[in-house]
Amino acid sequence: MVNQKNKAKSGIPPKSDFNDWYPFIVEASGMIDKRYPIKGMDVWRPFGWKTMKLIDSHTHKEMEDTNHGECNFPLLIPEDLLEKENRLVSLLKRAREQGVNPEDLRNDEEEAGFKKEVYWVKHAGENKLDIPMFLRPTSETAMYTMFPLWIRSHADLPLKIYQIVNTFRYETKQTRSFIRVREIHFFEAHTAHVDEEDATKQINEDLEIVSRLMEKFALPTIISRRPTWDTFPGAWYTIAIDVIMPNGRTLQVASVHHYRDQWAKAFNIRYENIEGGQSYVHQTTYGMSERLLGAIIGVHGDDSGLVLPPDVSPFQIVLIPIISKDNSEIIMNKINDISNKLRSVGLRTHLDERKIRPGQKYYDWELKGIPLRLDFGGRDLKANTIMCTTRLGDKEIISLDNLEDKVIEIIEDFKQKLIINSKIKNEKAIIRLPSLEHSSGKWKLTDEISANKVYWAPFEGNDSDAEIVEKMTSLTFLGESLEELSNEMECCITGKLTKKKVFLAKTY
RNA sequence: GGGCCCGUGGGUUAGCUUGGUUAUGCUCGUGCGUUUGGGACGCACAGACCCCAGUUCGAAUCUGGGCGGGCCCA
Repeated sequence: MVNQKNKAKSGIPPKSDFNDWYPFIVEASGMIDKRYPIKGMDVWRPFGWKTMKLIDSHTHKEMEDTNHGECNFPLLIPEDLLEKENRLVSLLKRAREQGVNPEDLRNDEEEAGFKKEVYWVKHAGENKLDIPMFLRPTSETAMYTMFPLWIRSHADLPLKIYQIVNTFRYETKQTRSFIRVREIHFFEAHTAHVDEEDATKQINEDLEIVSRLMEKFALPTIISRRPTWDTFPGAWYTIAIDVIMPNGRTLQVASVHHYRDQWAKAFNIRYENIEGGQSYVHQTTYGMSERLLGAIIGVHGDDSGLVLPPDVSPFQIVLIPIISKDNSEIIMNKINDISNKLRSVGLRTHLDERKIRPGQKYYDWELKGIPLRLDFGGRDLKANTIMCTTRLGDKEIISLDNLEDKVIEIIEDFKQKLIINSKIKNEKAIIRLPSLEHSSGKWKLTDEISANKVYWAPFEGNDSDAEIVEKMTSLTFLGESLEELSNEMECCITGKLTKKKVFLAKTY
């Protein structure tokens, strides 16, 4: 009863209604303000921006540790450069199309390349521009225009750069904060290598980086090689990293592309090799965005609000003074000391001095997902203790002696708990696809597809086989797992024995 | 691309069918006072009918258009 009343007051929809919960929570927690009058362009408020910056800080560190240089390319790209890219893409598409069964073809919508989904700048002041410019939807074109100027010999390779910038896509579909937006907070790493093998090593390094980052964010992932028909035509292959959201839809949070030398040929990126001849470079890219934040919110949050992993939470600890008329000064002095102590060991600590009742502060900080709350009042003052409550509901009274060590320990436990909880949820969410039967010329599922699951199946078929499965299940092929099945199994549609394992899901 | 729905203080919402007094409630905000170990209370204050045109003595309400937003299907 009390609970219901509280919920009514907070107005938070239950997380089981994820489609209501998510948009409410991102706004109520103070991450963003959706009221800016352009669809898909939200205002980042300080709390949300700080969280994103912390996510970025881990990316920056990984990049520095792996010898990528940070750079910053212009936002505007002249239209004539896009032509190069479009020619490449349509060329590759045609080649790809000829390599496969023509009747298996899909995706005829990309004829115009990026043209339809970019924002254009066609005027400057009073004048119409001779060559219009567009806002980057990604930076291949801008960067690969410069690469030939920077790469002369094998000694210049590998070239490894990255940037975290805003990119723009004119989305016509429904937008969702952090999940589908028109102004994207984008991370992109671009590398150039002497040969395919060296580029492949880069792909592996990228996957190691992904795995370290996801551990920091306590996000379990599905890593798969995207099906050919769903791969950006400029890429030789794409490895995608997906996270399962609570409604069972998967969210692609990162992708790694191996370009081979396809772009190099289009942009004429060559180097003088050891033998003195000219060779094309082999390239890779690695991309991520604020979808990481969307995934963190979706995976960890609960009915009371956000739950943030300590590595990305703007504050790891919030301190609440519990004062009464006669002890306010001494409590405030002591809690300031405690705050300084915690800060001095590098813990992001916030002292909540607002003149409102403690209960209201508890609700506020729960909504914001701060991992640890420490309450200090008259009782604690006498006992030399402090009340410690984690965002997962664990409470204990701890001593002020060795406070810093104990708090660090609790935060580490909290993080491990998040990792374990989300891993369990993830494992439960992935189940085997019901088997398929072929009778009287029609395919049929032996069991229903549930709305909030991700499926796996053994698969050894072609594009049109995949299309049959997709149509029948109304799921999308995420791709082929990088890990093989331990034993050969019958392909779900052709019946061939295979170790290939594919994932299928409803996607964002 | 096709279809459906909705625009009322910062948020949420009533009123619209059947046009008519000062546009309702909750929440948030401001001020004063009493409070402070899980959303305190009292009093006072502030704040809204998306835009344009039409019908009408009179429009939040009816009609048309625009803009904005949401949802479903391909």
